[in-house]
Amino acid sequence: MARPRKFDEAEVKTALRDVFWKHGFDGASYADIMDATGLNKGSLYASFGDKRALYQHAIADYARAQITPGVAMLNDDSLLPKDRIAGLFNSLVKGAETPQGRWGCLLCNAAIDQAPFDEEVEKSVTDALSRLRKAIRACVKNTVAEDKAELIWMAYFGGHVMVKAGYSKAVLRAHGKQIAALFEPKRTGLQPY
Amino acid sequence: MARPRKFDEAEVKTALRDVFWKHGFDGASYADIMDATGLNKGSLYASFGDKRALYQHAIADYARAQITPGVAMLNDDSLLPKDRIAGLFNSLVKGAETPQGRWGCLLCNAAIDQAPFDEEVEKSVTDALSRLRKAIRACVKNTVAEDKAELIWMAYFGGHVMVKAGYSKAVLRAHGKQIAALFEPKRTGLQPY
DNA sequence: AAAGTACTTGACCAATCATTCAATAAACAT
DNA sequence: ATGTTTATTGAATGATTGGTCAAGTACTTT
Repeated sequence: MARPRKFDEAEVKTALRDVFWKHGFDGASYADIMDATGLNKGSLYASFGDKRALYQHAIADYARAQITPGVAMLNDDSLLPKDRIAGLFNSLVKGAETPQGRWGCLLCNAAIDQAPFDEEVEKSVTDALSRLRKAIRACVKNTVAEDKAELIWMAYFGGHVMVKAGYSKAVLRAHGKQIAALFEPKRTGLQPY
Repeated sequence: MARPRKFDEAEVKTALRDVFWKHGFDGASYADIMDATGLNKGSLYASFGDKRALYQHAIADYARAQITPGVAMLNDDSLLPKDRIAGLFNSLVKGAETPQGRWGCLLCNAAIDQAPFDEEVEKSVTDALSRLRKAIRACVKNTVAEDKAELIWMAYFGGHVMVKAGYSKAVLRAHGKQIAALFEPKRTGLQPY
């Protein structure tokens, strides 16, 4: 044995997640990363690898902390499907009120500015997004909204775009209400098509 | 009068739009910009201002070339509302087949990597997004989908995220079908909620 | 033709970027 | 204690960043 690490690995990964979540890959400099993690460049390289590797750790931590709980909620059959879906969108609105308010969704952010240029990022992102997609499909299965799973999925990530664009919580809430209405009986007296 | 400009302003703006569309703000270096426009740094600064100003020109050109036609189609009352909405999503799938396939939507991209840090970008982006939102609301008004306008709007931009994430056209087409189904009579025999 | 004006060019700048590495420090095994 | 191993540090690296500017060029007006 030899000298042990001075830092807590989980804490550092969380710090990495936050700094990339907030600033994006290009936007996060080593100055930011060192500040956020409390680690020196050399330690970061020795422990985790180069900047792209740090980014992958950030994505993994985001999936662990944000996507996995979301999937669990969508699978929680002690709740009505419509309430699980509503919970997903409530978490979006709630997130907009936290200090991370304008950070959006790290997976969306990564999809947009890194996935087209980095196959490994693309894989990590689509894997995590697809887990949520699958959970939504399973959740709405056999409900009146079962043919709208894709729509709900897309709208969820569209909502994250709107958060980053700066739309108010009021707009997001209106959005959530329309999602909830997918489970309600159809209104009559209006023309189809 | 004095020496006239050697370049065509519209062409340069289109080139600016494309280079920022493809690479993002941080991702586009002056080397890329000079290459795309054929202009020298000095000329760019003299004619348009600094990099942020170039980016604003790019956003404006994108809105002119992509959003305005989309809004016009949504307002075209020679088509059924459902077909106008379908057209919007078809353009998304079609876009994924062009050379700009993985470029996504410049407004989404700007929303995610610049809007939170630049008020002027935020304003340009929300203005353009809101024009589309308003057009969608007007389009579905008095149809059976009128209470789903927000949803359609969010899903449209969510779709652009999926394009960037690398999802196939097949997934996007499934998405478009579910949008179209919003205008169909509701299926029976499934449980609400 | 001469003068004036605006555009274009490419060298130049300081700052910042991600990355490397030799030196130092700290822990365990003997 | 001593030696071995690993973690940490901070200075140095070369490349690249966005931005500036004086010099040269091309056009119009007189």
